[in-house]
Amino acid sequence: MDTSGIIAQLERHLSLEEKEKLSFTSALIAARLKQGDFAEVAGKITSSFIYVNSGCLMSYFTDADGSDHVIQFAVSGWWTGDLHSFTSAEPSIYSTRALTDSEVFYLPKDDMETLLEKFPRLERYFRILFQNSIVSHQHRLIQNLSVTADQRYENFSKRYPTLEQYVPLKYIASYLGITPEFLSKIRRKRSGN
Amino acid sequence: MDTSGIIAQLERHLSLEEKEKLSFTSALIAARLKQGDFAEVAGKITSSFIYVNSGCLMSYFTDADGSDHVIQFAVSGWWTGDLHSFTSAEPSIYSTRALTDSEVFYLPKDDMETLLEKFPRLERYFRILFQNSIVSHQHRLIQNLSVTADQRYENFSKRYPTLEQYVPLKYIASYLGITPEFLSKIRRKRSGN
DNA sequence: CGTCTATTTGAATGTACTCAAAAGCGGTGG
DNA sequence: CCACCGCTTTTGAGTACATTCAAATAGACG
Repeated sequence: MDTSGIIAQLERHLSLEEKEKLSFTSALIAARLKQGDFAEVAGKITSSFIYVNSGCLMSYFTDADGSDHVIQFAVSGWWTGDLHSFTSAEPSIYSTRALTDSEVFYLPKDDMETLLEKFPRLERYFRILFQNSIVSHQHRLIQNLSVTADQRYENFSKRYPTLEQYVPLKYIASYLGITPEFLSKIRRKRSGN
Repeated sequence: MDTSGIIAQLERHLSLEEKEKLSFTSALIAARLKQGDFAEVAGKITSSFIYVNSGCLMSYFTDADGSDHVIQFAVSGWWTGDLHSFTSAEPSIYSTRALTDSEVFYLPKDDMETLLEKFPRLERYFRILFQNSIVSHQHRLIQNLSVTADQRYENFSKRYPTLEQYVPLKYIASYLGITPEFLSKIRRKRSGN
């Protein structure tokens, strides 16, 4: 599978020598997922960080009542996976599955650690990646704390206009922290006026 | 001001040479804050990342209606500051102020970048710091999405038992995403039964 | 002691949820 | 090509969790 995308991604924040590129790409495990396939399953320990090369995945967790809650949509160029399980080696509380046919690269934890020890400069890439991720998480937190579901949906539509085309509404509702029924009512108001 | 705490913090994830320690600590700007003092003010560009050496700060943002929303409490050993403003050099939407008399170190952005270029191994510390921070953010997100205010308060009390001793309840309410009035009612139920 | 802010209380209200059912939509097989 | 199946989305009525507003009480600080 083509690794040029992920290397280009790395080089947005870092210039790499051939040796580093080679070490990096040779650690990756390519996989093709069909719509609905699991990239990782809740209950198991997350042993890899996951890069989305094409397509779209979502991570969600299932609460005590059996309701799913979408943590993240990950499209082409994004990383995903349960960092808590990855870090602590405790069983994951998230599942990650493909919303469309997708290509992903798994970066196994052991290989990632070896890479980072061998090429400390690679730390920079993940530092920046995580730094940006915190900004996104805080943005979402603020949205949930300070605006109504109505506005959150509007903001979501503007921010990720393409997602709505292939993500079922019930998952968008979950991401926004509301029920599918209520999202439906919001949409009715919005279009029907 | 004593830099042994922050160095010990760094060395939990990384072994440092004297030269690195010295460069790091000499970039820090120490400050003592009194209760209520601002460490950073919304509207200005965040030019430093902030380490809490002692005491407790909180970051919050003020929405269009004038309501405050607590993003984070930062106690001794934590970093805080608006990473979005820090990264993008856009005006901050957060203010950060001292909840108790506190000692902080400012790490100016320029110095941080110079440090990271000079000593790429330092990237590792911030990579791990941010990685853990994402886990916390996701945990909080999940809490907000899946449990009632009642349970969120109980979980918060267990997780941060000391904070309640000196953080006004209205800020805890804000952090939990509820009104002070409602938190009061939760507390009445809990104690009075 | 007085002032200022934080917390508590209560009543009325609103936003979003639950439950149940109907309608829409896409795929599959006869 | 139509009929059927499973899943998603929509609708509506009743309900619950949490908010708003107003006022009383409690605490902290000079």
